[in-house]
Order: sequence, then C-alpha cells, then structure tokens
Amino acid sequence: MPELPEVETVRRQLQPLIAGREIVGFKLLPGAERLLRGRSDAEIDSQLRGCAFTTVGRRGKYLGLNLDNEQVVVVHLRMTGSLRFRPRGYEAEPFTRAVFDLDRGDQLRFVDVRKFGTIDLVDQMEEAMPELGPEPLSDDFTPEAMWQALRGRQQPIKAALLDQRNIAGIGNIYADEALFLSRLNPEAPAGSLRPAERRALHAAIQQTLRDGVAHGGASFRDYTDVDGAEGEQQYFVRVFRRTDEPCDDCSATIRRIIVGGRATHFCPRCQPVRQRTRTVKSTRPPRAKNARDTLKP
DNA sequence: CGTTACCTGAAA
DNA sequence: TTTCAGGTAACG
Repeated sequence: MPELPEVETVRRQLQPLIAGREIVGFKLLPGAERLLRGRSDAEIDSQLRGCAFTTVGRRGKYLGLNLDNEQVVVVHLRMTGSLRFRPRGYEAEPFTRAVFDLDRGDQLRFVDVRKFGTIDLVDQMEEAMPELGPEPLSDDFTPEAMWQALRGRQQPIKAALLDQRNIAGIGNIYADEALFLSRLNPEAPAGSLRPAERRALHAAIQQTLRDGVAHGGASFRDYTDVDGAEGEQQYFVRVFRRTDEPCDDCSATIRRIIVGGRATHFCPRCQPVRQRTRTVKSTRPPRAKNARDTLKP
C-alpha cells in the first residue's frame, strides 16, 4: 500500500515519537514468522533490548529506524503494513504482527493484514534492501538522472516507473498520477520519450510525490499513519481509481487497463498514444535506432 | 519481458 | 462466489 509519500509521512511522525526511547522487549505474534525472514524474535529481542532509537531515515519505500548501538531496524510495509505508536494501556489491535515494547509501557506496533511486510536488523540499511534507483525528491534527481534510468528501455513507461531499480519510491498511485500530469500514455515505451516529455515527466513525478507528502499520503484502503489516522491525498487524485469518471481537464471518460500486471488509470484524450512521426515509404524493414539509445549503460 | 505466488479481508 | 488490492521476488 504505502509508496514514498506514505512512508515519508510515517518517517516524519515516527522520529519525534521514538527518538531517545529505550526498547525493553520485542516480540512476534503467532503466525507472523515470515516477517523476520526466518530469524527468531528471541534473537531480535536479545539484540534490541536496552538499545534506544535515535533518528528515522527513509530510502525509497524502506524505513530505517536507527539505534544508538549503530544498528538499524529496516522496515518495509509492502501492501498492508503499518507502524502504530501506542501509549501504555492502549487497546490491542487486530492483525498486530510484532511489538516493540518501549520504556514507560508505550509500544511501537507493526500491524499488517496480509503479512507481506518485513523487519530486518542490520548494521547498514543497504544490507536489507536490493539496489535501488535514485531518490526522486533528492537534489541529484535531475531530468538527466531520470533519463539515465529510463533510456534504452522498451518496457511501458508505467512499468518502468514501478521498477524500484530505476527510481525508488514510486508505486501504483503516483505512477498513474505522474503520467496523467505529464500527459504521457502509460504504454509508451520508456526509452521513447522526447526531451520535452522527459522534462514534463520529471516535473510531474516530483510534483505528485510532494503533493502526496503534503497531504499526509493516500488512504484508499489500508494505509494509516502512526496514530491510525488516514491521509488526505485520495481526495486529490486525478485518475487513480477513478475509472469511468470524467477527466477533470477534458471530461473524457477515465479508463482502466492493465500495464505491467498492474491496474492502470488514465485519460485517453489527455494521454493519447503518440503518433509515429516517420511515415513508412517502403516495405524495407526500418533501420535500427541509434545504438547509443538502445544500449544499457 | 509478462505472469504467478505470497496472504487475507473487503467489495462486487 | 468471485474479484481485487498503495509491493516485490521468483518464475518461464
């Protein structure tokens, strides 16, 4: 469920709540063994006990809860995970899979209906993550950096945006929204974007992610913040899960198709399939494209 | 590259 | 009863 804006919202809320707080215990609830990828909660508990949280970082959709012993708890919420900070005596919640017991009786709970989420304890955050593309809201995410990640790819631009090795943190909501804002057809080959389209996409990615953060993330189904409250971004989406509604900009009917195995929402009038610029003059097969543009760096 | 599996509950 | 879901790894 949570994409970059949702995870960033959690990061911002969590840090002041847990910074300086000591962990007095960690436990896994029955049936949630996969959460730790095979490690036992007894092992994690013994390592965490007596440590205190310091800062909270984020890379893509991963959260890094830093500890004062230089280790880091890396959390991925996947589809339905959420972290809840709850004061002493707060009622139990369904689908709680793991609990960090803190000093003064407060708890940090990992709640996750579908049990896809993960928690790792490592020395460096990178140890718990695959290779990820650039952070789309960082200073070094320039239009050139974006193009470096997408050039030469034949896959649909929608699929390329969802691939965390290209750009980190974009998921299904914000991919559809960024493509709508930049007026790009989701099925256009990623490597086919022209310079003006690249600039538009780059700006749209940053705008849609920043809007998402500003509205505290999108709660379509399961996402909640550390207090269990919903975000507001679902009220501002232009196409996502608005199938058959009229487009805000042109009133054409928003369509839903499957791209890269994921539901994809777009306006067929605002985001048309781009016409080929070259006209076919003979039956001779077309020449190969510029080799530089088809080679992966 | 697209498809399937991982899980479980809500909505159609 | 069937379909669908803010994600990703492992398939073929």
